[in-house]
Amino acid sequence: MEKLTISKIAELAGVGIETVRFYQRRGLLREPKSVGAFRIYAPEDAQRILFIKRAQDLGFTLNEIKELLELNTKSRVTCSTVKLKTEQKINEIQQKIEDLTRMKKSLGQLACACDGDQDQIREYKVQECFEKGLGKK
Amino acid sequence: MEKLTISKIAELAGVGIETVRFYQRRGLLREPKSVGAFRIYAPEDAQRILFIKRAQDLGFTLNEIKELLELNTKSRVTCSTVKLKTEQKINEIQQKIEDLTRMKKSLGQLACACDGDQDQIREYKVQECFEKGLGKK
DNA sequence: TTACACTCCGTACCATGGTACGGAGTCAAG
DNA sequence: CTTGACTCCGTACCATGGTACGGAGTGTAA
Repeated sequence: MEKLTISKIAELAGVGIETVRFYQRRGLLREPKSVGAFRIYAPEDAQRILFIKRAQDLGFTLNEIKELLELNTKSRVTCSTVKLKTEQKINEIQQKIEDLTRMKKSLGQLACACDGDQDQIREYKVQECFEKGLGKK
Repeated sequence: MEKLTISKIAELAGVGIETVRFYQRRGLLREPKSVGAFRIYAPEDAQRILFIKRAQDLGFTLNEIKELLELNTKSRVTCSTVKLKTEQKINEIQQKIEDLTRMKKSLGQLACACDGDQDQIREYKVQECFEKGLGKK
């Protein structure tokens, strides 16, 4: 089996070499076993980077992702701790979903208001539209 | 009626004075009518700032918000342009909602896996859990 | 008129999440 | 044993979204 150098792992994960080094500095990747002076990775490291990227897409910050990953490795963490953290995050996500749903509805109204009178100068006020949809938030 | 200075408008909108100046530099607020050397605002400017904040909460960047606000003021924009931009944004939002929903489901599974064996050392792998939920994305 | 609060502006700084640079070391093939 | 690709590291830089600073001007009230 071939040795995974930093450029190989970066390619596998679809990120830049500098990004791998950056994640390592930030403590998101384990210190790789180095042979001589060079980093050598395991295939799981690519999975880990892909995981980071996915979590990021969903609005987690690198610090939050680090915490999530530490739930995996800190084996003395109890179930109730994991449950608590997880439920906090679920609530945050739920809130975001609700906000986005409201926003989508508002934008939908805006789009509809443009139907019919094609290529007419519109009078609909985007701002008012958003305000209707976003309510008291 | 009282003159709205920068500190008054900032207070009304719940932001700092520096933020008002910053938004103005970024072109998100109109240049206020200045009396002498000082900026004087209208109450609508506070509404505009509140709008910016709400849109930001929903994941719009300042540049995107600027575009949205320009839909209001560029009166020569046609309906079809507004409709197109709006629908693009709706699709983005829908995608985000779906991602977040998947993520929430995954986290829900993680929370459930912790039920029952309170204060036991957990073995559930956060990362695997996420991967199950996030699928091919 | 002087004192004090407020405002002006440019510029610098902060965190986040990278990206780029450049000189030095390493490794493998020829 | 040299060459060339790759890697090392620290450091600097980028965009985004602010926040802070400091010297100078202004506006008002005693």
